[in-house]
Amino acid sequence: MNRAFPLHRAPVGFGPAPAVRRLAALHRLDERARELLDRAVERRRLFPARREVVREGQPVDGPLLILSGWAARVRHLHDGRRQLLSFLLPGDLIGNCRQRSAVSVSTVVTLTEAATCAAPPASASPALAEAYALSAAAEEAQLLQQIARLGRMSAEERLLDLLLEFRERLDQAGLAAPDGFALPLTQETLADATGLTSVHVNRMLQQLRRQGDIVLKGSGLTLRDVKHLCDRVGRAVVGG
Amino acid sequence: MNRAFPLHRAPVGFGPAPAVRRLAALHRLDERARELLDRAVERRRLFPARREVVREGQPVDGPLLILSGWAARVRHLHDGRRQLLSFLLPGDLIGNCRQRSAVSVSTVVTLTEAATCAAPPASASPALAEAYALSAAAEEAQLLQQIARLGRMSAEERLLDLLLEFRERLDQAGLAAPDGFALPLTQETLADATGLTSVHVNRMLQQLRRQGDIVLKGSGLTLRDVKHLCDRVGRAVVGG
DNA sequence: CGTGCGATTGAGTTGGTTCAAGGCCAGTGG
DNA sequence: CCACTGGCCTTGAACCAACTCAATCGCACG
Repeated sequence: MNRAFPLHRAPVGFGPAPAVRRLAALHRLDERARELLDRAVERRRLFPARREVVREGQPVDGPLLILSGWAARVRHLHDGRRQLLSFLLPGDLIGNCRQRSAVSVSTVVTLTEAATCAAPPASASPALAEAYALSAAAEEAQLLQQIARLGRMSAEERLLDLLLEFRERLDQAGLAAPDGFALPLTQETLADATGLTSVHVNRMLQQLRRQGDIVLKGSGLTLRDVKHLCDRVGRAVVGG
Repeated sequence: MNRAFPLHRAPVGFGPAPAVRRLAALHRLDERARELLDRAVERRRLFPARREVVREGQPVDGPLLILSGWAARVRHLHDGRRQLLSFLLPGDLIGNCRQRSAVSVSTVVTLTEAATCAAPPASASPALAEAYALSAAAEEAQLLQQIARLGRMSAEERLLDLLLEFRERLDQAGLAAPDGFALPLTQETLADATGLTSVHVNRMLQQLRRQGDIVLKGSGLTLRDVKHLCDRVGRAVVGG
């Protein structure tokens, strides 16, 4: 599973860490903000894949920042069914926006091995505060899109739309090429995110491949015509 | 359509306005907070049913408070499919939590005739600020639940869970009896919320009636055994 | 007495699931 | 060096929950 140079941790061009890059993409970060981040990043905490980072209903002492790897907010139904609520990528915050509530509203699990650190307090930098606010807004937009996906899209559309969301978000962190990125998820995980079965995810991915919409090589995903694919699911073409 | 005394606007026991009652249910409101609300409520604005209150991408000048009636956040897909993202009931806020973004992230439409007013600024009262924060947290929890519903529940479960959410929320505003409430929605609207077709919503409601789970008389809904129904969908039993 | 919206019903279809059996491959231990 | 194991991906066949299409009913309203 560990290759010498995991694709999903390899910045396309080197430069600031992906998490910093993503926050800077949301709002211009001044020296102070970057310094705070650099300092916070030193106290990183590593998690193996499939580990719970925070559990629903448990107290949390402050927002966390994802530095590397993929994680997800997840909800479990009483009978074992599982639904991924949203994905957390480098530069995303866990437990942003709910200021005083000391309790997590959802469980967060890592999907790959991942690193986090405590997010520097917004109060220490206006630029950072602004980036956090925009991050919270983006997160809400993603939740709304997830609802529209699950409620009204076909299986093929759900997958396409989700992949396009990944591209857009990874691009902010400098983790995507214009037409592709590393997708270190199992089909089972994609199924839990799209409300499908892994069997059907498999068939839909095959269909997308046959149609020439995507190319999958190992964990490397290429989108063959981003603009056209965005049109197909009614999504704004962004970045890349 | 207008009866002399619409059920959904009739407080079960009289007292403070439903919106105030709901905010007070979230956090104890002091005199100052109540006074601010009373003053804001005087400048109410009325909307007929099926009217857009704010449109996605349009500027908004500040958060609104729902005083009466039902509204919903909605998303339209490019080909006309429609998905309700969340419901807005008396005491709910529109455009809370996204402090500086002057642009709405989703369209809001009234489902019944409804009244709103500008929400008094949180900065004017700590108690109010706290209530707003808890309202935002509740709203997020509802979005997450909506995702779980659409992704992993059967048609029957989706409807039951949604009805139980309505009961819990209307109860906070004093608009629900322990076992029922007025449900002024068309089956088409329920379909847009649950990701189903109106035909199937109809059949599922009939099934719930046949099973003795619910009673529907006009717009009056009775839930026959709330505790048991909550268990069936894995939902915490609250209020009532 | 129409008119129109919403609820209801029936019959046929289909998108997605379920169940079950391989296949592929990286890691492990002999 | 190879056999064995465990994840994950892939495939086939049968099934079913939910959809589509289309007609009818009921009722409030003008």
